[in-house]
Amino acid sequence: MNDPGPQKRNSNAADSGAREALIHAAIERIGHDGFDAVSIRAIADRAGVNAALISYYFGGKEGLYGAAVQHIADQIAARQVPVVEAIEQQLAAGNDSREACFEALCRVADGFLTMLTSPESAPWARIILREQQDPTPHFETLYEGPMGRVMRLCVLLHARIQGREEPTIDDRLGTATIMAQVAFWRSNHAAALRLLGWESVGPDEREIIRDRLHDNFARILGVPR
Amino acid sequence: MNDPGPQKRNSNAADSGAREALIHAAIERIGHDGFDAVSIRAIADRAGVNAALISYYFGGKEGLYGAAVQHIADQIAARQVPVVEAIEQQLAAGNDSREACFEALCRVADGFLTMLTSPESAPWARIILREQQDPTPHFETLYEGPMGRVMRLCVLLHARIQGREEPTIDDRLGTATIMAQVAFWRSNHAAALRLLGWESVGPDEREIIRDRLHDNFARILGVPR
DNA sequence: TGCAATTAATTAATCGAATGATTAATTTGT
DNA sequence: ACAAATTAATCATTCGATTAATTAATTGCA
Repeated sequence: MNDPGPQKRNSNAADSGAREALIHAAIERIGHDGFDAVSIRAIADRAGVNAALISYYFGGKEGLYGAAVQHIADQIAARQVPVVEAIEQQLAAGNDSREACFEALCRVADGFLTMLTSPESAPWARIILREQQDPTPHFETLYEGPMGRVMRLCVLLHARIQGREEPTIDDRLGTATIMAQVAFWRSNHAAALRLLGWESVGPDEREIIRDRLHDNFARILGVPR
Repeated sequence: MNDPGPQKRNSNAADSGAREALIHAAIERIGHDGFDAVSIRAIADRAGVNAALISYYFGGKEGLYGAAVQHIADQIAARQVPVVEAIEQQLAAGNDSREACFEALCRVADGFLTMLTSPESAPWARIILREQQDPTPHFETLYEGPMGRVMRLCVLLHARIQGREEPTIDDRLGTATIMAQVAFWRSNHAAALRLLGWESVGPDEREIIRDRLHDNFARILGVPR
């Protein structure tokens, strides 16, 4: 937890050292097979380094997983925080009409849908959803980080759309049913593909989903289109 | 796959032999920790039998998992098939008005929500959702069994509600967004609890969710309430 | 019915392989 | 030269599976 680790010889951040390689390899392999199903040797092989470096840098397999989760949280934050802050400023500027809030909510949902279905971030999504279904102590890293902030913003937008100043339990419930329709395409991926008769969810399918979700959201929230 | 296994000495079905105990223990432990995270010794201890019986009865850990999945599929079928057949007969009898089909769709969704959130079937749900996110060959057992049948019925009901005779891609998409709002409470369990500020999803919370889902479904499908 | 013979069910002991972790030695960069 | 980074070798454990031995139930036959 508070292990500073060995001092970096090369403090160049853009450097692709063994540490970064291990984190990326861990995200890929753990995201694909799960924490318990992957050995540290498999991760080290993917990273192209010796397995002993996992203990050297992270104190063990657990520590590497924690660092991987932290890296995911940082990446999500780097992408979502600008969107979140833009919407927060928009609200602070008084631009909080039903239409504006609905459009903002759709923007957030689109970002999540893209993340959950794009191949590049698929390993992140797998790890996040595993943590949500069976939380480890690292769940806090994700939820108290970017996820929670995005969720709170969605609840706030939901309240504004419903004409409320302060969110109620109904707003949290509505937000859940909205985000549920986004998360479904990852958490129930195999069943979703079967149901739609798709091979995979590519850009074309993502657009079809997005259109339908926006339509659903408008109907649920009673926003005229 | 085609292993008949040793002949049962006691063919009494209600008997609680080692075989049944192992299947139940496997569902509990694998549902809780995942296939790779659980050892055959842990499963055998829970079942109160020797670990060697797993190979004796099922040919190994894989075989035990397959039997567990099959047992889950059977249990689901035993509960859902009556509901499905009742609705199919209702449709065959010409009772296929918008209101009747909507009510039937809600009934199916209620059954799924109860299964996904009730403690007794929680291990089933965990295994099912793991299979959907990371399918093994046993996914077929679940989807080509009761799950697929329920899903096809939901798509058909969706089509009827929309006034169509034959389901379109739009009906399948709509069914997905509807079932998504049910599955969410299990697949994103931890995040859902955080979002709602709940400790767990008990009967009271389930009723709150159900009311909201019915409301959403009616709005999405354009059914007056 | 009695009672060995036979088969099924269950167990303890053990196997080789793989696991996560550690150690000591070696390479690399400053 | 020194310290950080990296490696090969090895550690004790645990894994899934197998084996041989033991117990329990069923059958065949008198």
